[in-house]
Amino acid sequence: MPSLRHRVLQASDCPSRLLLDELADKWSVLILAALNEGPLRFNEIKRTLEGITQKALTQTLRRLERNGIVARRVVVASPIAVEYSVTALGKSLKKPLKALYEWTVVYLPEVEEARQTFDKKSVRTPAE
Amino acid sequence: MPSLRHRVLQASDCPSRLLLDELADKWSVLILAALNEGPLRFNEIKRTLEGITQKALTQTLRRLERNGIVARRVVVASPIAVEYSVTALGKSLKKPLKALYEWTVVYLPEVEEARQTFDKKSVRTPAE
DNA sequence: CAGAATCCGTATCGATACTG
DNA sequence: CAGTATCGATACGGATTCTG
Repeated sequence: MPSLRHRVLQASDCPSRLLLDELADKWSVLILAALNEGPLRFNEIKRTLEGITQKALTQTLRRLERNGIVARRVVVASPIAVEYSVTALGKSLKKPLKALYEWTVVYLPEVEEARQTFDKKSVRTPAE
Repeated sequence: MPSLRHRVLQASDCPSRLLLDELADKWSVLILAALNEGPLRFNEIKRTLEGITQKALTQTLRRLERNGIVARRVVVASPIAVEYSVTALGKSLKKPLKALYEWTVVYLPEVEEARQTFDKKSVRTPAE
């Protein structure tokens, strides 16, 4: 009889786990931060993030939209304008995401110390 | 003059962001959950997670160890045994990680509803 | 048992070109 | 402006083999 601990989390097809993967990725957090203070248009987000490609931005926005985290609103004009904003659901995500981010800020010094200790143990020929 | 909002988060080379990426990935969360109730040996973790490959497990454990999240202890015996445990630093990470996970559990129904709405809008030829 | 090393297919990504 | 489509590089994951 297998000892089962944390059965829910274990399953790699656990819906919550899969959702976590879709929201905790690199750009999602940044986009949410950018939209935090108010709606932005596509290229405004792109300029704000500086480093994201148009492709990655489109993909991430689509995924966030699909999950109900951001809303997409087309402003009919010429040229066309598309405005993105954080939904109520998206706003509820802000607190836990922020908590996690703040952990990294607080504990980064400890982590960096651990890294130095670890890297020193890795023997390495100094000169090539 | 560029409007700068969230300057810290924006930079893709922000150390905290980079750390977040290393900790919020698929297997790290699962491994931490597995080690939550006590130390486990390499193959015990592997069996608990069921689905992870030896390569991925090794890589993830190394990264967690390097960041000071888990500790690796070699038990000299024959055959050799290696025990992994969560460090104090790693335990401090538990709360924010759990908060995030619980968000997904609570709001998953809303997310799934949003997905259905979104997917319905995607026009698609029914029969190929 | 706990890995290291290797091979290989694929998913992902950036850059580029094109469109309503 | 806000995308879509395409292509080549490459990073990544899985399966396999080997070892102290």
